[in-house]
Amino acid sequence: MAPPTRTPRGKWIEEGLSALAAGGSDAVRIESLAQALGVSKGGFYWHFDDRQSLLEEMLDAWERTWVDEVIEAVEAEGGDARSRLRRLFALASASGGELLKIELAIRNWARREKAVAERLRQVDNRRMDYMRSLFGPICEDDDDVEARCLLAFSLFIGGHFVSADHGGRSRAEVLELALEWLTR
Amino acid sequence: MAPPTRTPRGKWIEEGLSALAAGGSDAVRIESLAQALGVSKGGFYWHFDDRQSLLEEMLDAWERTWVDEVIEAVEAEGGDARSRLRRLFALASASGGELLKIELAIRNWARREKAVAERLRQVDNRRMDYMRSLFGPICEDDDDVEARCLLAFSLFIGGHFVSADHGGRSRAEVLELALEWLTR
DNA sequence: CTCCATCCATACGGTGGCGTATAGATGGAG
DNA sequence: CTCCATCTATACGCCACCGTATGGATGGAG
Repeated sequence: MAPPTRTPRGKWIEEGLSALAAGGSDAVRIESLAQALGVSKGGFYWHFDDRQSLLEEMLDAWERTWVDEVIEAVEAEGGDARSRLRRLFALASASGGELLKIELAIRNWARREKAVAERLRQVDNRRMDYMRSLFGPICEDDDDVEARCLLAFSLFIGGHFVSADHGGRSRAEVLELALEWLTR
Repeated sequence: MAPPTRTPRGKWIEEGLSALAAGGSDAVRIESLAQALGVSKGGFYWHFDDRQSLLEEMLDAWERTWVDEVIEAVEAEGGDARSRLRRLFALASASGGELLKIELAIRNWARREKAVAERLRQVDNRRMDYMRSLFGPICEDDDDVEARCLLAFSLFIGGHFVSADHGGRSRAEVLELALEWLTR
């Protein structure tokens, strides 16, 4: 059973996420995915009902392999709040930035599609909860926790949408400074 | 001279920015702009060479009426750094969020188009300079200034890409808390 | 070898968008 | 009133993409 499929469901989803990363949700055209896979679109419609189905499954895949895995990876190594945060930042930017690009594309996508927005909200809430657990021990009160969590989250996300220079410093250096300041 | 034009250049640019705000750069389709203006696309190609020209002029318009005007408006009322920052945040979110949406769409656009990225970089640098002048007096050293500027900028931008809840608090309240904390 | 599930190629009709061409409409200058 | 600059409508050819239909390939099960 399960004979060796040529380009199975997963391949289309993978390629779709890649296109999403490169050009946003508007760029996942099923005919160009087919071309990228060296295949005609014939097989696509055997796996999926339509383009919409693919988009939804892409979100499923992202949600499954992203939030949990990253948090687990961060927790696995232990350390104090600051080093975990640093690890969280580093890990999220890994994989040659591919995962990060997907993330940013989804965030932008969510501004237009309600269903995407709802999914993102759930994911963000889980991440925020995790961050609260990191900031909790080093903050004075709940207001403090909430403010710093939002700042950290915004720094991580917004940093990639802000393209200013920093004099002699590199962006990474300033990010480190900001993180230092946040966890003081 | 300058006879009363029916739907002049500016109208197309305006409508273009509106489409940009609503659906991103991919959504500024010149035929739908024409429909929104109650006109056929015939006149468009009298004003502009092609779609690319419109996009460029949209960026021109945005740059002209945005950065300078906001900074001037913030400066006009005076006050200390914190109140100026608060005013900066408030003003940028005004106009029913239209200007903000344009801003976010352009930021996303810049991730794909090099020319847009370069323009945005110049704009962001000017804004950062302005922020440095606000944070300078209340910070200890240059590292401090740079970290807080990036945090503030990221908070402003990133906050709109982060869709988490904050328990009993509203986003505006947490934003206020974060701003308070940044200007301490 | 045969058969069937799985996957692929090709062709098709439809839609929407781009840019061009061409022929108006409209209103102020003279 | 006439003329010209300024705009507009319409029609066209082209291309990219969607989703469908139909007839293969291909390879393991029997």
